[in-house]
Amino acid sequence: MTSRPEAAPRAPLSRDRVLRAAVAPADGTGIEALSMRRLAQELGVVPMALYKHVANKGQLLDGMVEAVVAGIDPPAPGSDRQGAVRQRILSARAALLGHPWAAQVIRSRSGPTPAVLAYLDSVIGMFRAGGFPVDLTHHATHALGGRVLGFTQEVLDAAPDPDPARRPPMPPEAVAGYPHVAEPAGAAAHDGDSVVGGGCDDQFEFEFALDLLLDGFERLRLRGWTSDGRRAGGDLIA
Amino acid sequence: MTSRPEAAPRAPLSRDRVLRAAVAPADGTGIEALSMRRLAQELGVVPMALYKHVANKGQLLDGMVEAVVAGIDPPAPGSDRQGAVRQRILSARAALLGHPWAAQVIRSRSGPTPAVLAYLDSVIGMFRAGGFPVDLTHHATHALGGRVLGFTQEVLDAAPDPDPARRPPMPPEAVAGYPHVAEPAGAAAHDGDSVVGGGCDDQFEFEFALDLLLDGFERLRLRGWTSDGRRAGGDLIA
DNA sequence: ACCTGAACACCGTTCAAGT
DNA sequence: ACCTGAACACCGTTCAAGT
Repeated sequence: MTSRPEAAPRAPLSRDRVLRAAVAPADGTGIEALSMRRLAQELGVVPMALYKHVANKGQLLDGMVEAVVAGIDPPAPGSDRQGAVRQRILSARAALLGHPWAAQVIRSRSGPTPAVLAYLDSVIGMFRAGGFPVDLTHHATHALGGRVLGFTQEVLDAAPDPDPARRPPMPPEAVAGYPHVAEPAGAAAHDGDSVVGGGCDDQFEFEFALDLLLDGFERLRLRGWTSDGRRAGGDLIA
Repeated sequence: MTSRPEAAPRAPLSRDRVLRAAVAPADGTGIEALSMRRLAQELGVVPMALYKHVANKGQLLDGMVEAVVAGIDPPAPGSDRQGAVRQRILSARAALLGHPWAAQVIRSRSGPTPAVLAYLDSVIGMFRAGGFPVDLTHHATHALGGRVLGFTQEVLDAAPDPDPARRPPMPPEAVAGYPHVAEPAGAAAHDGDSVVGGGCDDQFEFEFALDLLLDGFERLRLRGWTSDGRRAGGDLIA
């Protein structure tokens, strides 16, 4: 027996290896069980060693999100515009379904990661390319809310999380390079006191989505819709 | 100078006083800054004293949620059915707007508190009373998602949170006394492998809301809608 | 120059000891 | 019987000391 205790193969510990080692237990036991110390132990390493590859726990979480978001399919080339958006959003949902922590982490971080921004920009671009004006596209994106990223947060579901909520206005330079995200900043800046993000009237966005949904429900009710026919939109309504 | 250091008036410390003392700093500095120890210190009390009034931190959070949800207005008596639902949901939003942590805490706890369940039951009941069949009401409630409780979680907002995500099926006796919540358990239980809650096909609910929204966007686009006209639903569409 | 152990300032909660 | 200090098993991160 040598002097090293029961040394594991000791791979050189890259940032990628750290991230992969973090995602696995988060999927299994949940993020709240993920700590720097535990992660280090799992890698057979002293906690401080992690700080060579991630600046702090926040950057670790960001890196984990990037890894998951990278799994969203690119836009399908040939389909119709609305179908393409639909397909993309369902792909995002599929990518996040195996990582229940991802949605919460995305919301918990103070700003979106580059991959998240790029994905958002791309979805918004699909609306624009489909002939949607800036104004409507902007409200539509807000109306989709969490759905754009592929998750719903139902109240009766058990999803975890603690934290405070500050809303720092989106710094304009953070959005450079994402033209579709930046576009409505000038075009659709409303007034009013409940302004968040880059100058959106959050109350208006809320009511926009609420009214669209309530209106859709009422239309379905009048037509005697039941879920046996499945799909709520499209051919059923148009 | 007496021997007691600078003793504050020393009120007898009830559960209510604990909850009120917890809500205030959560509104101000965020929940992540709220700890049992800090809360105790703020009350001029040893940490253990809190455990006489709340079993643990989880029950403290639940109690804080109950306090906030209690601020939602009761249903308005005379208005039309759709307007009443709309008004109620906007009241819930207003009640939660000053407590940015509430939405996250509600989602983070493993089950809804009685006040949350009662509110949900009441909103569902408003749909039923308005002539909506069980099936459509069920999907509508899911489609409203977080909106039912008055908050949206926009991706670009900075809302915080950590935690894992287990989805324990809704225990049937937990829903006794909330007839409208319990109703679809038998009526609208779908099949499929992505079943959550009390047997809902989460994928179907997701696509239901997604299609309603995409369809609404398309309809607005075809009519050349702009946000100058404000309200997206109602008279504009019907 | 590189790495890391010990330390700091925290947690939620238990539990035995003190009055 | 009541209350509570100390303690336990954790955190994320700093920092000085070791090689």
